[in-house]
Amino acid sequence: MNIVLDISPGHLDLDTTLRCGQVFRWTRLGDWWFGMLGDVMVKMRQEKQFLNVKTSAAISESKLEDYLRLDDDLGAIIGGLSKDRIFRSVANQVSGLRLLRQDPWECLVSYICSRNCKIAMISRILNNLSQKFGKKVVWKRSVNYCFPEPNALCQAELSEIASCGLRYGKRQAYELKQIAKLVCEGAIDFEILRRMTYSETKKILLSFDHGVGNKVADCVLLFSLEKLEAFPVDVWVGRAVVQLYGKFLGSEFIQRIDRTRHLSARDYGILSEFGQMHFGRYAGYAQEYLYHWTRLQHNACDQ
DNA sequence: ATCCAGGATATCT
DNA sequence: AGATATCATGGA
Repeated sequence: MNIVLDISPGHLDLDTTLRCGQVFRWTRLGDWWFGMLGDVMVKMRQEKQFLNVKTSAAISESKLEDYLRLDDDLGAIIGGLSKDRIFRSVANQVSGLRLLRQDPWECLVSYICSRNCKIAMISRILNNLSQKFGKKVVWKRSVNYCFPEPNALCQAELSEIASCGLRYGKRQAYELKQIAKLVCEGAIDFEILRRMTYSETKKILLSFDHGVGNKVADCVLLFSLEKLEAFPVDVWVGRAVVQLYGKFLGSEFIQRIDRTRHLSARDYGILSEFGQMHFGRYAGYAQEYLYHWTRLQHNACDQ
């Protein structure tokens, strides 16, 4: 199947959007990006304001627009955030980065696996999990794997899950299995979570108690549960906020952050709430721009 | 060899 | 509450 989407000029940079580290299972081969949307293999490439998409099976155009969040008016969102002149200089160096509307189950698993890992390693883990537990899809000369269904992880042995290269071995495999079980039992219903407020949903995510802390919860909220006011803070975002907005945070805070390797719960809260207060309902977009910008500064995007 | 990466959690004081 | 130890991969 063949689809061509007409994007407003400057409102999509596909390379940046797929490579910036919000999502982990797209790979670029030649001019084309390959990935999976559900059980459909998708390849796409951008030619200026046109997005050329080919799929292994029928897929609705609206599904694609939904995934790319084309309902977000990027110009208006970034324009609004750029009333802050510090952010404006960041946005001038990162154009066409869009948040994606990810599948919540895949997003939750992805970020549980992400802790203390580099992006390349997260991709490797998720591809291993998919290859081992996901459905194989063959399309012309390409082979890819669906993301594992919750049921597949429910039934798996811990050692099998851990063998996919998880950073924390069987302990993390256990976390994934427990989360999968909650989804299978219906104790986690993403459609309900999607409709609740940020703080209600976050409280529930944190109550799972299986590898979901502040950072993982905020990523899932932002990238898959429609909470654009979420402001996840990792090492990079922490650095960016301290560097650019340190004057708002106080010198004793800056000194404390400087000395510690990992963010304490308290300092996570201070940074994340600063982001939410300062940037408002599109704080999540601001966060992603800051994240990508500071990684560009440090030449970390190709790692 | 040492350091670091989209951290969470149990166990101290 | 807040600091600390543990979990234990793989690339630079």
